[in-house]
Amino acid sequence: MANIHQVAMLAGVSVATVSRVLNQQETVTAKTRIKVEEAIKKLNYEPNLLGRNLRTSESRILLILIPSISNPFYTEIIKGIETTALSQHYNILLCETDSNPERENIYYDLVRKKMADGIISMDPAVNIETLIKLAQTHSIIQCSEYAEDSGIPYVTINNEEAAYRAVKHLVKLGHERIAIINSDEKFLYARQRLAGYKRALAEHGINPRDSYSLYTHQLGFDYGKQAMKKILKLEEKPTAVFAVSDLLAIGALKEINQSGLNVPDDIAVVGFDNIDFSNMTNPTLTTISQPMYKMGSIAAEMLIDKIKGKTVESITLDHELITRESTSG
Amino acid sequence: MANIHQVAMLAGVSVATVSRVLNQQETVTAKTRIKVEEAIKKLNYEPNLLGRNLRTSESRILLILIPSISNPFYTEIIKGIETTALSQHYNILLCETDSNPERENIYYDLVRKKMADGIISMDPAVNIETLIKLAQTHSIIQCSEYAEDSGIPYVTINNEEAAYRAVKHLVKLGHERIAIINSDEKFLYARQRLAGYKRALAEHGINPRDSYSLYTHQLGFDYGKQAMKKILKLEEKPTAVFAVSDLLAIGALKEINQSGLNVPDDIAVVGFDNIDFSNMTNPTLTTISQPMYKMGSIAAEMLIDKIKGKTVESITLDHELITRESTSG
DNA sequence: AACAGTTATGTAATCCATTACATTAATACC
DNA sequence: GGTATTAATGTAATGGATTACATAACTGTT
Repeated sequence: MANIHQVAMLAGVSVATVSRVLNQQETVTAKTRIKVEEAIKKLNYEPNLLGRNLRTSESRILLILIPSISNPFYTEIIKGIETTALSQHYNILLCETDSNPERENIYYDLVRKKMADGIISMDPAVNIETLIKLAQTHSIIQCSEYAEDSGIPYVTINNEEAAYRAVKHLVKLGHERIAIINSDEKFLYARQRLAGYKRALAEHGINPRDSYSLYTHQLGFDYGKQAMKKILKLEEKPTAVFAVSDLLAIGALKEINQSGLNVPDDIAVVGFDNIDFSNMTNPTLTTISQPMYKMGSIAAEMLIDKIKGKTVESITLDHELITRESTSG
Repeated sequence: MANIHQVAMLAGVSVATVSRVLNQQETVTAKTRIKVEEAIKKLNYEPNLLGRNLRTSESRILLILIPSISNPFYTEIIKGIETTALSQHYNILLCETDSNPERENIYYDLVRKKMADGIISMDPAVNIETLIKLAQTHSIIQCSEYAEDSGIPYVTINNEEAAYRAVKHLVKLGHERIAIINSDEKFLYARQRLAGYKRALAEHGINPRDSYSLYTHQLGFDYGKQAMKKILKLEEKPTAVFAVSDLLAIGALKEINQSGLNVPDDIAVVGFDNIDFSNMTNPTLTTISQPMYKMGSIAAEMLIDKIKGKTVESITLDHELITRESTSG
């Protein structure tokens, strides 16, 4: 495999000139450029990025930390990240952390060791102290889940308000016994969405009952199903359920269906995220739409700006309530 | 940020010795090693991978080409790839090609330019000539979709046999009017699955009807829905549908449900892949289970072996018929 | 103590491209 | 034509590690 020296030799110029041609600098004569380009073609030369990146101290690789690639919520964000990254000549290295600190550390090392230029973290279970420390020396953005006052810029939505709207929608439909399937309260979004849920209830003089607050370990389908199973065992069942993720909601939906009850007639269901599948279920799912693609795209832009040394501000994006069959008759 | 020279200086040794400590070579005295390790700690030194990789001519990055990250079939494979890659100190760079040759080329350049050590391609729409040419100089494995006699090693399942079993299952249940929702016949897997479908019919003396063969552009939900819409307009509707992907099947399911018909009583449905969602639908989906995680894991192993210069053989993995509600009453 | 044989450490080349600075060539102007 | 500018090209240092080969420091033996 040819290197820049051989190209220079064949073209009868110096390596500097070849490099200039490679980097589209304007100070090269047309005829010199042509000579060089011919040599490049003849030798089938491809510049070695390891050499270039070593010299310029960049890798043009962005690290994406997600807890699980199985959740379509994240894959949609990734699409946004990738498209934006690509347009600025960055590539994305995918890291499914499984919320496992060891795995996370392997990936942190990549940025410490200059193999990645920055990180977009979407893992709610991330060890935030480690992340904050790393952020002092490297470029990091949080996406979706974030830590307040950590100094790490983030892009997210207003979770409290979104949950408020979702639950308010149920209240308006006449529901008073509304359960929530939440995830672990150690996560900020879980606390925020719970707050929104409670605010909507309070506003209409409904007292939240403890038995209507369910917590799951993860956001998956099975967890939603299990939670719903518990709910269905209650003496006085709720007439509506708000789940903090579509996967949970779809699990709940399935459990309700299997128990012979009907959605939305017996129990209405609202989800959160608006993943593609929320429109494929039977019945389709009412949910809060997060601008996932945009979130990813903005996160990528923020990160690239940060890498370039600009100061970046955190952003809160709009959400939207999508009304579908699971709440309307 | 410190480099190996500064560490050597502080420890009072040469860079070679530091490098030896870094790479766990046994020829270093205990006391020298300790001196070096202390210097490393004191300076907070992290070896620069760009430097190392330039020297050793490797990047320890594997490229994963998938058509769409939205299809859970691929994300499950990716899990297998990532876990195996990680265990061998490789990282994965994710490339959603959207079956767009331009995008694909951007990523090919990464391996041409030494920023990636090899490629696992899962894109059925890949330009196979380009891939074959690239495979002459670089390590490439195909996963799931492949090209016969291309010389590129692959890991896949027996598509013909799998489709045969799926359709045979329907025949055994008494169905005679069985439609197939296939994807474009330019894909090998589409031709193979069609062949399996036809073989199962032929074996029971059923003549395939043209009106029962539908083709879609992509494997998504909407495409399945559209195809099913056409099927439902037929004079003589089929009593069963075999879709070559779960997403298509779920789309079909939705369309049948919406039309007021019942699955499986009016029309039975069989999918292909066994993605997680196939068990979340209502009714749950009978499908062919592909060993996605294992496929990914093996593909990664094959690729790493190939990178190391070993010769690798193509592998065909087992599949399984998963019977669920969409075919049984 | 002297020498051979090991073992540990050091020196310097190498991987490949970028770029500050030096030099040469080309153009402008009197 | 000769000098002053400007534009094009070249030289060589640089980024940070690895490693073949050279050398120094031991260990063991007589």
